[in-house]
Amino acid sequence: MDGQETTSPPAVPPLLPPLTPPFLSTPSSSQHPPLDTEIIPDIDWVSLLSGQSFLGHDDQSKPMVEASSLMGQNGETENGKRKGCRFKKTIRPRFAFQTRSADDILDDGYRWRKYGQKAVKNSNYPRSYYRCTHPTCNVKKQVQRLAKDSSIVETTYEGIHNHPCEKLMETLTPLLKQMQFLSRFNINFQP
DNA sequence: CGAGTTTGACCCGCGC
DNA sequence: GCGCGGGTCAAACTCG
Repeated sequence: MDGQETTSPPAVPPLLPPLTPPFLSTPSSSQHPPLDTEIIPDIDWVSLLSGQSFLGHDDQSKPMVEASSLMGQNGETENGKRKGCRFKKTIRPRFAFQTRSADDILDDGYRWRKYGQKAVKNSNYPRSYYRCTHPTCNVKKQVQRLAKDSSIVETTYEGIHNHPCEKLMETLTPLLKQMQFLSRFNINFQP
Protein backbone atom coordinates (compact mmCIF):
# COMPACT_ATOMS: atom_id res chain seq x y z
CA MET A 1 0.00 0.00 0.00
CA ASP A 2 2.85 2.34 0.58
CA GLY A 3 6.25 2.75 -0.84
CA GLN A 4 4.84 2.10 -4.23
CA GLU A 5 6.25 5.24 -5.63
CA THR A 6 9.77 4.37 -4.66
CA THR A 7 11.99 1.95 -6.40
CA SER A 8 11.79 -0.55 -3.64
CA PRO A 9 9.84 -3.66 -4.45
CA PRO A 10 6.29 -2.99 -3.40
CA ALA A 11 4.85 -6.42 -3.51
CA VAL A 12 7.72 -8.77 -3.35
CA PRO A 13 7.60 -10.63 -0.10
CA PRO A 14 10.28 -12.91 1.28
CA LEU A 15 9.09 -15.53 -1.15
CA LEU A 16 10.78 -13.65 -3.88
CA PRO A 17 12.84 -15.98 -5.97
CA PRO A 18 16.53 -15.48 -5.62
CA LEU A 19 16.88 -15.20 -9.34
CA THR A 20 14.72 -12.15 -9.43
CA PRO A 21 16.54 -9.07 -8.39
CA PRO A 22 14.57 -6.29 -6.85
CA PHE A 23 13.13 -3.77 -9.16
CA LEU A 24 15.53 -2.05 -11.35
CA SER A 25 16.23 1.13 -9.59
CA THR A 26 17.15 3.25 -12.53
CA PRO A 27 15.58 2.37 -15.80
CA SER A 28 17.69 4.88 -17.60
CA SER A 29 17.25 4.48 -21.26
CA SER A 30 20.76 5.37 -22.21
CA GLN A 31 21.80 1.78 -22.63
CA HIS A 32 18.56 0.36 -23.79
CA PRO A 33 18.42 -1.09 -27.21
CA PRO A 34 15.44 -0.02 -29.25
CA LEU A 35 13.21 -2.89 -28.34
CA ASP A 36 9.48 -2.93 -28.26
CA THR A 37 9.45 -4.89 -25.10
CA GLU A 38 12.36 -4.93 -22.82
CA ILE A 39 12.62 -7.20 -19.87
CA ILE A 40 14.46 -5.31 -17.27
CA PRO A 41 15.46 -7.82 -14.63
CA ASP A 42 16.93 -11.23 -15.27
CA ILE A 43 14.10 -13.68 -15.27
CA ASP A 44 14.20 -17.39 -15.75
CA TRP A 45 11.55 -17.33 -18.42
CA VAL A 46 11.95 -20.97 -19.26
CA SER A 47 11.03 -22.02 -15.79
CA LEU A 48 8.41 -19.40 -15.58
CA LEU A 49 6.67 -20.29 -18.77
CA SER A 50 6.88 -23.98 -18.32
CA GLY A 51 4.91 -23.77 -15.14
CA GLN A 52 7.85 -24.91 -13.12
CA SER A 53 8.95 -23.26 -10.01
CA PHE A 54 10.21 -19.90 -10.92
CA LEU A 55 10.40 -19.42 -7.24
CA GLY A 56 13.01 -22.05 -7.07
CA HIS A 57 12.00 -23.33 -3.70
CA ASP A 58 8.32 -23.44 -3.29
CA ASP A 59 6.78 -25.32 -6.14
CA GLN A 60 6.08 -28.30 -4.01
CA SER A 61 5.30 -26.68 -0.76
CA LYS A 62 1.70 -27.37 -0.03
CA PRO A 63 0.68 -24.21 1.74
CA MET A 64 0.84 -22.34 -1.51
CA VAL A 65 -1.39 -24.82 -3.24
CA GLU A 66 -3.87 -24.71 -0.44
CA ALA A 67 -3.89 -21.01 -0.55
CA SER A 68 -4.58 -21.12 -4.22
CA SER A 69 -7.40 -23.58 -3.93
CA LEU A 70 -8.85 -21.55 -1.17
CA MET A 71 -9.00 -18.56 -3.37
CA GLY A 72 -10.20 -20.71 -6.19
CA GLN A 73 -13.75 -20.77 -5.02
CA ASN A 74 -13.57 -17.14 -4.16
CA GLY A 75 -15.28 -17.62 -0.88
CA GLU A 76 -18.69 -17.63 -2.34
CA THR A 77 -21.43 -18.59 -0.01
CA GLU A 78 -24.57 -20.62 -0.30
CA ASN A 79 -26.58 -17.63 -1.34
CA GLY A 80 -24.18 -16.80 -4.08
CA LYS A 81 -22.81 -13.75 -2.35
CA ARG A 82 -19.14 -13.56 -1.74
CA LYS A 83 -17.86 -13.42 1.74
CA GLY A 84 -14.92 -12.69 3.84
CA CYS A 85 -12.45 -15.35 2.89
CA ARG A 86 -11.98 -13.48 -0.31
CA PHE A 87 -9.59 -11.38 1.65
CA LYS A 88 -8.22 -14.09 3.80
CA LYS A 89 -4.63 -13.33 4.54
CA THR A 90 -2.91 -16.01 2.62
CA ILE A 91 0.67 -15.64 1.68
CA ARG A 92 0.99 -16.52 -1.95
CA PRO A 93 4.15 -16.43 -3.94
CA ARG A 94 4.38 -13.13 -5.66
CA PHE A 95 6.99 -11.52 -7.73
CA ALA A 96 7.01 -8.37 -9.68
CA PHE A 97 9.09 -7.01 -12.45
CA GLN A 98 9.09 -4.08 -14.76
CA THR A 99 9.22 -4.03 -18.50
CA ARG A 100 9.67 -1.20 -20.86
CA SER A 101 6.90 -1.66 -23.33
CA ALA A 102 4.28 0.22 -25.24
CA ASP A 103 1.84 -2.56 -24.51
CA ASP A 104 0.41 -3.06 -21.09
CA ILE A 105 0.18 -6.77 -21.64
CA LEU A 106 3.29 -8.68 -22.41
CA ASP A 107 2.70 -12.04 -23.99
CA ASP A 108 4.03 -14.55 -21.51
CA GLY A 109 2.44 -17.50 -23.24
CA TYR A 110 -0.38 -17.98 -20.81
CA ARG A 111 -3.94 -16.93 -21.37
CA TRP A 112 -5.28 -14.27 -19.06
CA ARG A 113 -8.73 -13.00 -18.39
CA LYS A 114 -9.18 -9.53 -17.07
CA TYR A 115 -11.44 -9.37 -14.07
CA GLY A 116 -11.02 -5.86 -12.86
CA GLN A 117 -9.47 -2.50 -13.25
CA LYS A 118 -8.96 0.04 -10.59
CA ALA A 119 -7.65 3.52 -10.35
CA VAL A 120 -4.79 3.59 -7.93
CA LYS A 121 -3.83 6.43 -5.73
CA ASN A 122 -0.69 8.33 -6.61
CA SER A 123 -0.86 7.07 -10.13
CA ASN A 124 -2.38 8.45 -13.26
CA TYR A 125 -2.76 4.99 -14.66
CA PRO A 126 -5.21 2.34 -13.58
CA ARG A 127 -4.17 -1.05 -12.33
CA SER A 128 -5.53 -4.02 -14.21
CA TYR A 129 -6.23 -7.39 -12.66
CA TYR A 130 -5.88 -10.60 -14.62
CA ARG A 131 -6.50 -14.23 -13.81
CA CYS A 132 -5.19 -17.26 -15.65
CA THR A 133 -7.99 -18.76 -17.71
CA HIS A 134 -6.87 -22.32 -17.14
CA PRO A 135 -9.69 -23.99 -15.22
CA THR A 136 -7.54 -25.41 -12.45
CA CYS A 137 -5.04 -22.61 -12.30
CA ASN A 138 -5.55 -19.66 -10.06
CA VAL A 139 -2.59 -17.52 -10.84
CA LYS A 140 -3.25 -13.83 -10.96
CA LYS A 141 -1.34 -10.90 -12.15
CA GLN A 142 -1.59 -7.18 -11.81
CA VAL A 143 -0.46 -4.82 -14.47
CA GLN A 144 0.17 -1.18 -13.93
CA ARG A 145 2.01 1.52 -15.72
CA LEU A 146 4.38 3.49 -13.57
CA ALA A 147 3.31 6.99 -12.73
CA LYS A 148 6.86 8.22 -12.92
CA ASP A 149 7.73 6.67 -16.20
CA SER A 150 4.76 5.75 -18.30
CA SER A 151 6.91 3.73 -20.64
CA ILE A 152 7.47 1.18 -17.91
CA VAL A 153 4.88 -1.44 -17.08
CA GLU A 154 4.99 -3.14 -13.74
CA THR A 155 3.66 -6.67 -13.70
CA THR A 156 3.05 -8.56 -10.49
CA TYR A 157 2.47 -12.29 -10.65
CA GLU A 158 0.74 -14.02 -7.80
CA GLY A 159 0.73 -17.76 -7.48
CA ILE A 160 2.21 -20.59 -9.45
CA HIS A 161 0.83 -22.05 -12.63
CA ASN A 162 -0.07 -25.68 -12.14
CA HIS A 163 -0.11 -26.38 -15.83
CA PRO A 164 2.36 -26.02 -18.64
CA CYS A 165 2.41 -23.01 -20.81
CA GLU A 166 0.35 -23.77 -23.88
CA LYS A 167 2.26 -21.56 -26.17
CA LEU A 168 5.61 -22.77 -25.02
CA MET A 169 4.50 -26.35 -25.47
CA GLU A 170 3.20 -25.54 -28.91
CA THR A 171 6.59 -24.22 -29.82
CA LEU A 172 8.62 -26.90 -28.17
CA THR A 173 6.66 -29.98 -29.14
CA PRO A 174 7.86 -30.14 -32.74
CA LEU A 175 11.38 -29.50 -31.57
CA LEU A 176 11.17 -32.25 -29.02
CA LYS A 177 9.77 -34.62 -31.59
CA GLN A 178 12.58 -33.80 -33.90
CA MET A 179 15.12 -34.39 -31.18
CA GLN A 180 13.54 -37.72 -30.35
CA PHE A 181 13.63 -38.66 -33.97
CA LEU A 182 17.27 -37.73 -34.31
CA SER A 183 18.22 -39.44 -31.09
CA ARG A 184 17.00 -42.69 -32.58
CA PHE A 185 19.96 -42.58 -34.89
CA ASN A 186 22.31 -41.79 -32.07
CA ILE A 187 23.23 -38.52 -33.55
CA ASN A 188 25.54 -36.61 -31.35
CA PHE A 189 25.44 -32.91 -31.54
CA GLN A 190 29.15 -32.49 -31.37
CA PRO A 191 31.39 -30.40 -33.53
C1' DC B 1 -22.63 -18.15 -29.21
C1' DG B 2 -18.68 -18.37 -26.42
C1' DA B 3 -14.85 -15.94 -24.63
C1' DG B 4 -13.02 -11.83 -23.12
C1' DT B 5 -13.56 -6.83 -21.48
C1' DT B 6 -15.69 -3.00 -19.05
C1' DT B 7 -17.33 -0.93 -15.10
C1' DG B 8 -19.96 0.14 -10.98
C1' DA B 9 -20.84 -1.92 -6.69
C1' DC B 10 -19.42 -4.45 -2.95
C1' DC B 11 -16.36 -6.12 0.68
C1' DC B 12 -12.42 -6.18 3.72
C1' DG B 13 -8.13 -4.62 6.01
C1' DC B 14 -5.92 -1.01 8.02
C1' DG B 15 -4.75 3.48 9.85
C1' DC B 16 -6.40 7.21 12.48
C1' DG C 1 -16.03 3.48 14.84
C1' DC C 2 -15.16 5.57 10.49
C1' DG C 3 -13.25 6.47 6.15
C1' DC C 4 -10.02 5.31 2.65
C1' DG C 5 -7.87 2.41 -0.56
C1' DG C 6 -7.23 -1.93 -2.70
C1' DG C 7 -9.08 -6.24 -4.51
C1' DT C 8 -12.97 -8.84 -6.42
C1' DC C 9 -17.53 -9.81 -8.29
C1' DA C 10 -20.81 -10.02 -11.80
C1' DA C 11 -24.00 -8.02 -15.14
C1' DA C 12 -23.77 -5.82 -19.35
C1' DC C 13 -21.35 -5.29 -23.27
C1' DT C 14 -18.13 -6.23 -27.28
C1' DC C 15 -15.91 -8.99 -30.56
C1' DG C 16 -14.66 -12.79 -33.59
